[in-house]
Amino acid sequence: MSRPVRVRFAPSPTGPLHLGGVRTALYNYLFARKSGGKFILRIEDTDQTRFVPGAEEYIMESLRWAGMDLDEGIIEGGEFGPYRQSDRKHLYKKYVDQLLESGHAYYAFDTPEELEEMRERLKSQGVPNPAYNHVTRQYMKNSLSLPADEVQKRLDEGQAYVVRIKVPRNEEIRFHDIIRGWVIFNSSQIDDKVIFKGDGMPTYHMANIVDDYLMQITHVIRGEEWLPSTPIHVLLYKFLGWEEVMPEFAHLPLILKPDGNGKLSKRDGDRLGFPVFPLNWTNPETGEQSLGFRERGFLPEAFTNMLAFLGWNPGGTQELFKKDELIDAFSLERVSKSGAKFDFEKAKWFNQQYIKETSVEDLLEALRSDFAAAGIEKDDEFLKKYISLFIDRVTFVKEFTAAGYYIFEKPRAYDEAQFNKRWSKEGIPAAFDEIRTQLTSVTDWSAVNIEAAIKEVMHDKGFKPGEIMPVFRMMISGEAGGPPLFDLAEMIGKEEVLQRMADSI
RNA sequence: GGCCCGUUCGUCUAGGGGUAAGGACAGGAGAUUUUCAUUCUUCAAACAGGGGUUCGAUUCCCCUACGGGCUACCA
Repeated sequence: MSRPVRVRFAPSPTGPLHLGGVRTALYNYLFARKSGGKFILRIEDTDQTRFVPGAEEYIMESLRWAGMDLDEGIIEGGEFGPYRQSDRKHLYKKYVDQLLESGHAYYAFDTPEELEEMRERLKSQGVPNPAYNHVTRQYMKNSLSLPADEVQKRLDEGQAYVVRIKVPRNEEIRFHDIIRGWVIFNSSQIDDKVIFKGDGMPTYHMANIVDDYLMQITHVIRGEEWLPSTPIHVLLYKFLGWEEVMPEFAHLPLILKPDGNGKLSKRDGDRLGFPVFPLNWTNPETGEQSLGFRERGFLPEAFTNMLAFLGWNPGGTQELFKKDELIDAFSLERVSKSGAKFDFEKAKWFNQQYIKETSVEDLLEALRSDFAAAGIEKDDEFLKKYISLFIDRVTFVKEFTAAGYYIFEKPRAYDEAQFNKRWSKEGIPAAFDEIRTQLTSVTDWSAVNIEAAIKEVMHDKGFKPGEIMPVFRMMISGEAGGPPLFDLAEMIGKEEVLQRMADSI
């Protein structure tokens, strides 16, 4: 039985998307496009207490920026909507009731205090893992332990309740994971999870299964943190009679801290100085700002290429993959099982590679606002030449304007020590006097003519390039390194070059 | 603690019963360049440990160690 592929990215709008979340979305997207299926965004906001304003928009904007176009979603619509779980609230009760009627779920009236007390008591008795399960449920207040009329009375009185799944005792639950193979759990280790909360909302487990069923999802591609709750989901599919359309599972490895142990977190980014979110994010409560990959200067294609390779590899030695190539090469079977430590240096390398492959025209368009912000007003030809001079020297787009700032304004600093050391050499000041007069008489101010003028003096006076050029470079740019000198001089302009030479003596 | 998942150079990884264990990032050296960057050449760098199975294990199995995840009326 083969159904058309439908996958979903199902984040909770509790804050900005982190790297792992974006990668989960990316693998879903790649898989959908590769198999000609649909890529769906479903917002899982069943926990109303964790709602964060702006998070939903942030998620969608992130996907858009990274080039993951949606087939169905809260903006795009689709025939399986609505795509926000809070808007689907009315859909879930029916299935909860079905479970209740078939005896696979039950009402539980225990208060948080009673639950806490149970756990504490068990713990003090040496029970390693206190849980609401097939043994403890006998002693708690629920429709399995209470007489039927008592249960009815509580319900009629409108007493608060939750619905729990009745997990069978000592049953082997096995499921196939595309990445990990067969995974086996024993039901005795699983507790009677709440599937329907006191506030009338389903929990993740219930909503997720119902929606995946209703939306005809064929593959569940999600983070490894969901692996332990998958047996609950398998049980739910079985109890609801949906086994034959249960999706296939693929649990992705986690993205880890570059140093030390554990999952990559926002703290690591702050501490080590790199973004962990795709876009800038401002915490609406604290006003705290977080840097995004976009704002850090990453090209979306470089970002997705880098991210795709964090935990996946097509097998060859090629690492630079355009979006279409990524789609073509992608397969879940080649996703690795172990977590990957995030390496910002490698991420930078990817970006640099993509900058080098971007045309000067495209770069110019991307940089227009940067140039404007820096107060740089030059014609396109000039700007394109500038970009081509620095394209091999930057790793981020936003570094362009600062990289050669001295072309547009006077150098802000000189390396005096370096300069004086070279300047003090016998005959150098005299040579530069000559160079200045030569340069003054250059009428057609072009790189080749500047070069000819300087080289003439250099040869006449018997100096080597290494004695003249660095001095000239420092005079006009203030720096010891940079793009080809004569092109630089041409761009800075005759008058300004002569002025800077005079100033620096 | 319990359950589940994992473990190849510092990092991301390829490979797979017999290999010189390959590539990339980062690092070292060199070439090119006035310089920086780029580019090129080159060096160093790994199968967690112990048992099996086998003629032969890095590869298959088991154990240990280590790492990670989960263990809520959160997702």
